Amino acid sequence: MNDYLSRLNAEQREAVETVDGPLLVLAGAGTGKTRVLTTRFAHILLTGRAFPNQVLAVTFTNKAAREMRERVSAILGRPAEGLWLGTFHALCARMLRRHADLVGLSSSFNILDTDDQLRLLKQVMEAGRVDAKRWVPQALMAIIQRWKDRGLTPERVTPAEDTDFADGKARTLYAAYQERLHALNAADFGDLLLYMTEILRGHPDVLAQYHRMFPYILVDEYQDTNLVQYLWLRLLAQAHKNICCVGDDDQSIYSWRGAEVENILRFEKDFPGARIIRLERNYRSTAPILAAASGLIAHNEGRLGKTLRPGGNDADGERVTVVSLWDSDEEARMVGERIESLRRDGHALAEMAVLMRAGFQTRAFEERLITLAIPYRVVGGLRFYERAEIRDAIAYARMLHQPADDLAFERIVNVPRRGVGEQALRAMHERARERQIPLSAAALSLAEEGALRGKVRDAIKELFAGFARWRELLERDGHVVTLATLLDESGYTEMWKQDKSADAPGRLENLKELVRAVADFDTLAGFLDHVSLVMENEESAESDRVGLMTLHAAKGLEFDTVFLPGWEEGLFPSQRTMDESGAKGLEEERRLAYVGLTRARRRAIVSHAANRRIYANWQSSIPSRFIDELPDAQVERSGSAALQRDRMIAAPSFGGAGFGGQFPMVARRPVRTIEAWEQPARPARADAIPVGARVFHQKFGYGTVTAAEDDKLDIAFDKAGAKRVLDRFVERAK
DNA sequence: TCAAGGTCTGTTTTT
DNA sequence: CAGACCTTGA
Repeated sequence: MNDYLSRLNAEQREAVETVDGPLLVLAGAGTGKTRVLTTRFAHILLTGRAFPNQVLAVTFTNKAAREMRERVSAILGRPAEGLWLGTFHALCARMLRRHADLVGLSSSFNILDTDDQLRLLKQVMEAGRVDAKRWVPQALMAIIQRWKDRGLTPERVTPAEDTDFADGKARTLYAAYQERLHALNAADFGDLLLYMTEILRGHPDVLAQYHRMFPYILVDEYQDTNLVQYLWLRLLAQAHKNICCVGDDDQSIYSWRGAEVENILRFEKDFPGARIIRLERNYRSTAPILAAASGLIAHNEGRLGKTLRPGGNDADGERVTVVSLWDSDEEARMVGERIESLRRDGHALAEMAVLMRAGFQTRAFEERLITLAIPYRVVGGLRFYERAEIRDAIAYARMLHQPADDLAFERIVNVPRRGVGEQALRAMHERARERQIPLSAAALSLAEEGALRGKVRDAIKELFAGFARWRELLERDGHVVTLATLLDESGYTEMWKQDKSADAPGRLENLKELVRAVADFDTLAGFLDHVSLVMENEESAESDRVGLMTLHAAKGLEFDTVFLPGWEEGLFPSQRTMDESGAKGLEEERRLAYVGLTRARRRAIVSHAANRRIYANWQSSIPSRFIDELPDAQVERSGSAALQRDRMIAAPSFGGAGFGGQFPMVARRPVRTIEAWEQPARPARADAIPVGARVFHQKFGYGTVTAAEDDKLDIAFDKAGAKRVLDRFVERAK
């Protein structure tokens, strides 16, 4: 019966069973953090301490929330329903809908995403006569976000806080922005937390209500919380103090996004008598990998102190490999070859990943893997609801739901093209301001008065006739049918059908997927909430593919084999981070390296290249200091770094704007290695592909060759449209 | 209004 | 180099 407890080690069990009172669990990488959290959740329920809806469980990502829900259900042996389990934002949105009036919103408020925010800010800046060329709106957005991260409403921002943006106008602009949001009955992501915290601070009755509702609180990834999130949690936990936070200060890699590791240190102060339990037994990685990671992170100061120890399996395992290479091409080749050889030995591709510092680095590996015909998946990138077509479709849906949604109206009024340009839009804005009416109403009145010219007027009238029809349809046939009809009748689907670009078919697919997804919701409103807070990219089929992703995206994942390329000064640690955040920045970079290494179960291959192509030209770089910080005993170095160093010294060097101009630039074009000379750059192919041939490309699919020049082929792809690609990236189709 | 050409600028990302 | 963004000209 206590079966679920028997699967835990002593510390884990303690963390699960210490149910009452504040508890901080410092869980090192791979020490069973999620297991503790989910088991604890289930334990609280199974011991009858609380009903499922009395535990507030908070995560950062939807993925983590989903996972937790599944695992709790698994322990309970039945689907866990009625839980308050979700991201900070989703939970706050849910709460805020009940108290929206307390902050001057109606409960049907819209949640704006980054795109809407930015457009709104631009308008606010324009109205405030701030030159958008001198001061980029993005910078203001970042400032406002940081303020919100710290729980600062415009009134709480002191003049001293007001940075030098637009000569100290940021605070005023922030206030104006909030006013606009109110006028639109909208909140941005930051507002969800900011408002809820304000409400809990200012309304003891509401606070007391939540204290009764949630006798238990669980928090995942605590090291990533920012100040408002912390304040929100503290308010909610204040009465009963049954709060359990799980985190790892060594894996704090989001300070640039407002996260404050200090929240971990503060925990004991705010909750006197808090228990602290350390989970240090790692069940994921081999001893050498753990030792290497520990040795590296030991270079950081101000840690809470944790040492990962091998959990079960004995101390064997391959040492961490450090490979020195001449240039980035060689690095990509090395990684490709090793993946191939592991694959030959029967290792699954899905158990391998290439983790890098920045997104642009994926490209080199993508190209290499395409030539080797190794399937891969790029993790990250655009999320589903960030795609233009999805955002457009959602804007249409929002107009249906709330005709006064100015931002949605502005987005779709000329998509597809209706001839509504800058001028017409300006007239609408003017009218809307004059009469204090929504933009759409202004547009309609202008059209009816004939203030808009023929074509534009007809188009606007037709659009409104459409919306009238679709709203009727919504009443009668429900939201699924309506959305599909709307997309067709508005000409939106047609627009993409006419579009000849390569991604148009994919976009149409996405739109279909969207309509399918709407069917999962009872109401349009429910769907709209989901879409702005939760909707993610459905990962295509669980097929066997190598993962390519940033180190940030890799957090929380694990693989048998992990490749860590690009460990060079300037790139990793990133020069920019060090310039901006100094010693603190460097420590965060080191934690990122630690996160990377601890993703590996059995093998970690670190590499660096002496020369790398950045933008147009070649630059040389020296190995990352993190490589030197790996304990020698755990590391096997290969690729004759010494030789590389000699060459770098021998090469003519000149200063220049490199990575911050710090590093000696060596050869503009690297001297090729002997190995590279032996391999002709372009292997002459006897089987040159003739014009008219049917070919297959890993990324673009099937197509027909329309022209050939040297090794470049012009191909009309069936799905992806016309492209020019190198012949070695395609194979002839049978 | 819109397509074509020119300039600029290059982290990390969730909600 | 390559994508994003903006200005320009029709």
